[in-house]
Amino acid sequence: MARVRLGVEERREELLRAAVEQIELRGAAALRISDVAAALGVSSALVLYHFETKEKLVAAAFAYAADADLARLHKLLGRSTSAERRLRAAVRWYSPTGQAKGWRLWIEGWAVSLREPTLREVAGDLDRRWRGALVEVIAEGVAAGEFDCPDPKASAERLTALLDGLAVRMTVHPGVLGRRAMDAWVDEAVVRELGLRRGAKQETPGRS
Amino acid sequence: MARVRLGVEERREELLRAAVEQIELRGAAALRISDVAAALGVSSALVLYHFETKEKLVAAAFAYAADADLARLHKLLGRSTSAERRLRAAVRWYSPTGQAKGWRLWIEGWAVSLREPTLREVAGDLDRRWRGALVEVIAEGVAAGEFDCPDPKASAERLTALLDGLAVRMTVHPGVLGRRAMDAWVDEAVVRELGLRRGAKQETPGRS
DNA sequence: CTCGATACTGACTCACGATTCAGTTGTGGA
DNA sequence: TCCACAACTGAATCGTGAGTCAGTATCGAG
Repeated sequence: MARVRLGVEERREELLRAAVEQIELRGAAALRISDVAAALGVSSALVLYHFETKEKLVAAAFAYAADADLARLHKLLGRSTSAERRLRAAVRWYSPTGQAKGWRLWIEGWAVSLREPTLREVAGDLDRRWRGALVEVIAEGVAAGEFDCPDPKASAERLTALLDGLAVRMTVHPGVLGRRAMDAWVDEAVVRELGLRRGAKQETPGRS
Repeated sequence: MARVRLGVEERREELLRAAVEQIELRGAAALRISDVAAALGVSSALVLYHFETKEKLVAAAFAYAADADLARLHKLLGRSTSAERRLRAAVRWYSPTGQAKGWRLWIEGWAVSLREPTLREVAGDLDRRWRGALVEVIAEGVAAGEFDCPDPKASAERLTALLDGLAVRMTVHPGVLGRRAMDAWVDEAVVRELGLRRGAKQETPGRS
């Protein structure tokens, strides 16, 4: 097997990617070291060579995924356009209708966080940073006169909660909610929270 | 052990209750038959005598919990008061600030549902019935002229999503969100979705 | 070229936890 | 009172998968 010898970093990343994939597929508890190894055509022992323990592997995998998500987010928020455009891009990505393949992983992550403090830390951090970034764009939008939002922190919180809730439903029970409706609702919430005037592209039910 | 011989139903219920407890404690994957048995002071073999398989036990446990939740809900909604009062009681109970000890279980349940069709069925059913019941009260309220809500189904959907999202945060990262704020937000959403006039008890930020 | 560090492997060990089974005992009906 | 059955147990079995270990092969530095 494994004709190629890799540097520690490369191998670790490969392994983490494979681990994330397996966790999405089978769940963190049912993760088998041998599956991760097999996915890359290497020996199980190699996995343990890089991560001493299955637990450590899982923790590292979640942390890796969190970092990736955060990086992606900052890329979206870093562009130089209006705060609204950036905010919407971020929301669209976070939305379960956007190709956020990550949702399975984070639902799994929540469950694990319920009893593994390490993971709770990771998940909490991701959460915190996410919301922090949101708050920041909103604040920028307010400063630029784009938004009318008295409490960016609260708005971010409510928006995130709504998105999380919808995402769970979309992910766990796919096909029950139409993307059409979902997108409209999210848009509606964004408009409401940011005090935007313009109606959505979709025919948003005209609640004041 | 087990001085007492019980009828099938009694024993099954005891076992299911214990199983639910263990799942909340350790998670569905880490559930050990022997723990469930030990919790009741009976032999592991007995557990398998009533539920042939660990999987079946877990499935039954979730179904049992779902039934209990539904029963509770119907009790709340069955009272004879205004639709608003009943609706609020239900929401208060479902809210993570209410003593919904069940949230850990259902977060776990979502994760398991990601790959066990049986459980997805159970969870989906609970979800469906929950929302159905909500829609019903809302419709009643509309009929009685209490609410102004053009689309009860959509309102129920949005409300549930918000509650789910908040609940996850409260449950996974306890102490991050103040109940005070949470309750205010939920109230705000209820008022908005149902077209109620009266402001919340809390000082709801005055978005129109 | 060659040596030491480092990536990597195959073949264990080992514990654990689900499931099985051959009984044992309590119970309700005749 | 006795029996048949249902509830229940203790002691196996048995598969599985994490973690260990004694190497092997490759690479870069000198």
